[in-house]
Amino acid sequence: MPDAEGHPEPHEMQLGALLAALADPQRRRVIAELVRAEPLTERTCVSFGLPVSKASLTHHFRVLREAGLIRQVDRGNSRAAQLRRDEIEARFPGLLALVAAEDGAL
Amino acid sequence: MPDAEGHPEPHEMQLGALLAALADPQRRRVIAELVRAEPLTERTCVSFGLPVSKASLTHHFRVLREAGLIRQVDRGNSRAAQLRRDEIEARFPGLLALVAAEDGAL
DNA sequence: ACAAAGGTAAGGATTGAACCATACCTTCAA
DNA sequence: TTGAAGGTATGGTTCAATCCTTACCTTTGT
Repeated sequence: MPDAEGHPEPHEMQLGALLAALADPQRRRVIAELVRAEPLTERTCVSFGLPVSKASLTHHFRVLREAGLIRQVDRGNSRAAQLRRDEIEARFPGLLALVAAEDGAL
Repeated sequence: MPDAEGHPEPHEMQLGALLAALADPQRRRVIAELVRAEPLTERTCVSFGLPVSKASLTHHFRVLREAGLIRQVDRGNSRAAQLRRDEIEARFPGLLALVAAEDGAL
């Protein structure tokens, strides 16, 4: 079962949920940036500069979190988003590479 | 530009469209069967036995076709669906393997 | 104590996906 | 030519995603 924040265990990750999460260009852009960044990079939601309201930000990051793509950890003042790189790569090898390889024409 | 039947050229294939097409479990099932089949296998829409009406079948196969996953060729009496395996693999390596590797719990 | 920053929740509008039933077209076979 | 099979188009419904505005909570810094 997913934990209280909605993070699924690796074996609970569903390919359909991952693909649905990555079908959205803005969410894909977030993941692409994290894949290209340093392995343990932590970013806040707003730091990606998506052209949507705060409420929509929450929605998009929840989709990413519940699909298992990112982990959101409490940092007191804010919540840091971190790519679950190794867990995803172990379960769905090559998926992140596809997103990272997409040209910047998002 | 896509041809008259809506088949995109390989360089026109959009990762977002492919992911959106594969986010649906029934469409993913079609692709998974084609990936596991012989390389040049041709199947009709109805041969997959999806539990939907004929109208919905047309819809699903159009999504697959316009994303670039399958090629539908006129066979007079019917239209044969064929996986565009090599073209997809060249442009998005590993994508088909992810779908094929999904366990049969669709 | 207070305001600002980061984030969430609730309410509501809009859009598109998915679905079905029905009707129609084309081709093959009887 | 008549019927069946495979597909498509049309019309209409239902449901979920996306988006916004507004309001609220928590933590940090003053």
